Amino acid sequence: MSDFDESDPFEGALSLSQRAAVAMRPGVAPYLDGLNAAQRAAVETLDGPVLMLAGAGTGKTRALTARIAHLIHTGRARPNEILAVTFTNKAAREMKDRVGRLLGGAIEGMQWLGTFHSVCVKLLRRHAELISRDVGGRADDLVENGHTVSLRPNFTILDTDDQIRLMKQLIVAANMDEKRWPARQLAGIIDGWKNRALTPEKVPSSEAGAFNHRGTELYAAYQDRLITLNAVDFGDLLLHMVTIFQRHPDVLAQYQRWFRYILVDEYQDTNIAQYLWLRLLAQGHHNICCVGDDDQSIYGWRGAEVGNILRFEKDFPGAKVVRLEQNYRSTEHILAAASRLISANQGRLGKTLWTEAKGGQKVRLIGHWDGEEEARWIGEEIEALRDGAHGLPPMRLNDQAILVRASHQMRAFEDRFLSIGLPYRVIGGPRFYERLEIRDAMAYFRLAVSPDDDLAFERVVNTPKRGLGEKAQQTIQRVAREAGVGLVLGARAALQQGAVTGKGAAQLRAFIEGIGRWHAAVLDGADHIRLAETILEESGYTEMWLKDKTPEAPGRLENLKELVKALEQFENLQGFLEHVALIMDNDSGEAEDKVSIMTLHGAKGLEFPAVFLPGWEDGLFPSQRALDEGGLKALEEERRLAYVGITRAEVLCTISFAGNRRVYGQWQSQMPSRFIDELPAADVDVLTAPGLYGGGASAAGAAFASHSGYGGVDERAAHADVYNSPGWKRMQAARSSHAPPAAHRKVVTIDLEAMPFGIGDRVFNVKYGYGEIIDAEGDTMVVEFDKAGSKRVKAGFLQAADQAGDVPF
DNA sequence: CTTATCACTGTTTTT
DNA sequence: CAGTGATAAG
Repeated sequence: MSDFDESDPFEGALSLSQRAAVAMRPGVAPYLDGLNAAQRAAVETLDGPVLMLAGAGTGKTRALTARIAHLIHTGRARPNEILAVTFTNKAAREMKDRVGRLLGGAIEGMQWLGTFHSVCVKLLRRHAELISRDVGGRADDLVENGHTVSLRPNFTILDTDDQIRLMKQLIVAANMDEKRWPARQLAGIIDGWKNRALTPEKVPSSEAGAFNHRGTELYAAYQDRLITLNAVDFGDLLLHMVTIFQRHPDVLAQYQRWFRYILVDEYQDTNIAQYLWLRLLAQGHHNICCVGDDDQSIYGWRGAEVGNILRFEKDFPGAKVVRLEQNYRSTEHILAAASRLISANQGRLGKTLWTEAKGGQKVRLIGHWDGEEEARWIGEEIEALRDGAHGLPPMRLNDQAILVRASHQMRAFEDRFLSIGLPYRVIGGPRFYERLEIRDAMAYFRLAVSPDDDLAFERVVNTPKRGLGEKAQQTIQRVAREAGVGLVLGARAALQQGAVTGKGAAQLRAFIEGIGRWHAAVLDGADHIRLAETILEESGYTEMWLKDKTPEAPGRLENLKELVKALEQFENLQGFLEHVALIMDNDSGEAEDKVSIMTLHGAKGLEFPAVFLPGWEDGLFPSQRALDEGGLKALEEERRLAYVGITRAEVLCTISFAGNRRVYGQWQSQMPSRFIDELPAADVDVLTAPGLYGGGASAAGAAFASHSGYGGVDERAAHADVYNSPGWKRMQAARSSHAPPAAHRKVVTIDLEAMPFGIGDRVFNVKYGYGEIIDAEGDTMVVEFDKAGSKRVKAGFLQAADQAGDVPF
């Protein structure tokens, strides 16, 4: 405990009188200026539990930061006695900046303002030893057979890749078929348990059937393995801290005393582990202020519990509930549309947002023939808005965003914008640190910092190719295991024993020597930038990409350069690795003027003057998969997602859908999203020509007959009564019939599934034309097409040849 | 052991 | 359709 710096929570807690003495000058508190009554209440109610229900755009960050400023200003707490947690690094950064601005200076002391994960890492590094492998009560021994039995403070944080690889190994070791029981699935299950703060022994027996009845067993094995490797995964950061707090009341008590005030952002997104963690910490004083909006809870799929926010008053009796309902972001119609939509959800805490910004543009709704046309139209709109259209002042591209449900939707826009030269930026796309070459390079750095990082070793032993295939790697693993040492030492031993031979041997030796050299350099405190370059050079990694002639190679080299450049901001490699493990968001600078393309999830907390919401089609949004898995609950979450989307818009919100879309390469006709029905007609301008509805030749053909010519916004008045059009009504009627909604979309499929095909039948397929069935496996037919040759096709996509005339295409 | 070809599978959403 | 993983050939 000697390395404690001034930020150390145990160090120099001030007495109350001292606290008062450091309080800033009394008198005016500038951070209170301009707050409305509700915000003020949220800021000034310092003691006891507070729940701030903050609707979209109601100035919650403002209130939250003012509250922190107030705590500090009044001397209630020093900056580092305040625990403030957010979900994203971006939110944490913004909060830090704003508090700094409010208090007119740096707030270096706010050590405990960060994401759940980053705060937990800090805590866990201090108490790592309290997490040990279950070795029959001998947890006091830190080393067993050369392997650590407890976590050490310098543990590494695994990325998803490592996690999956590790689990795969365990699955194979358990003699399970890794194809039937994919590691991804196991990872999902384990993640779910961790989100619920369940250690292996706590997993309820009702879930013993998980993963072929081996779930808990594999979970336990995985946890053991992680500790052996001195590693944790993301879920562990919280899980371990909850475990420590539960098992070591003395440790918990220290933090309960230290963190005098707790603030939580986006409380509706907390999972059970986070909830327990918070509750444990707040147990003593109950000075906890949670900010959230149940209507914006969109992370249920990854374990978030809306229940946490709904239950707050029960958890913390006497809680003061403050509602922020005045919206400062959007105009009247946008707000009205969002409010109406979300009112379809049950079990809300309920808020009534209002705004002083009357008038403005209605929410616009437009249908398109297909996804490409949608992208084309939106591209043109964006350009029009840039030049000033619809009576709105010109908007920069930075002021406009396209928010999609699923990231694959982004592609159509990228393609289109690329071809018309419209600058765009994809937010939350493939993240920098998740790229192959970056991860490889990082694995090398990890080895340099800690040569016993076996996962890093595995990742790059044979990258670039060193002639060390599966067999050689297995030998190394075996030798290492037998000797009870890590892979680097195992490899060395294997070489000495002559267990690895051939040309791989020499290269392996060079590789190991390299690791030794690099590690020595790290220990010597060598210049880390130079070292990083040396490593990439000596390992042959750079050369590997130089020799690679695939089109992406130059980009990868570019990324590597960028990586090395990023090192400049850090003292050493360790610090860098630590940073990277937790920074999952990439902030592409806002310097250039570009349209943003991102998912709805990624858009939470952001706002744009103009927002486009494409792809509002049943099955896509709401997502069929979510519905299948989560039923009504999931539908409501999808609806909240829609709510989040609309409320991102300040002055112009445009919703669109396409009648046809390519899914897995197959064309599919789409029904407009049921959420479209839920929008209030009075606040919506329908730009779609009425003829588009019901234009199809059959029920399935609710496929919307196309008209690409109508495209002008000026025509909108003429179509304003589309809600009364026969087509719209027919659509509504179809929707409210008793059949499950999905049935509409899949009429063709369902009809045909009922129709048995036999070998030798003549069939028709939209894409391949006519053919004859020559074989069948379940619902997959092998068809010899007249023109396209032999293909495997799902029966749902086939029709009997004599009925092909009825195909609604 | 590496490389090429082929089949299969999957698509939410992320710290 | 595209990216991945398995299998066969060099």
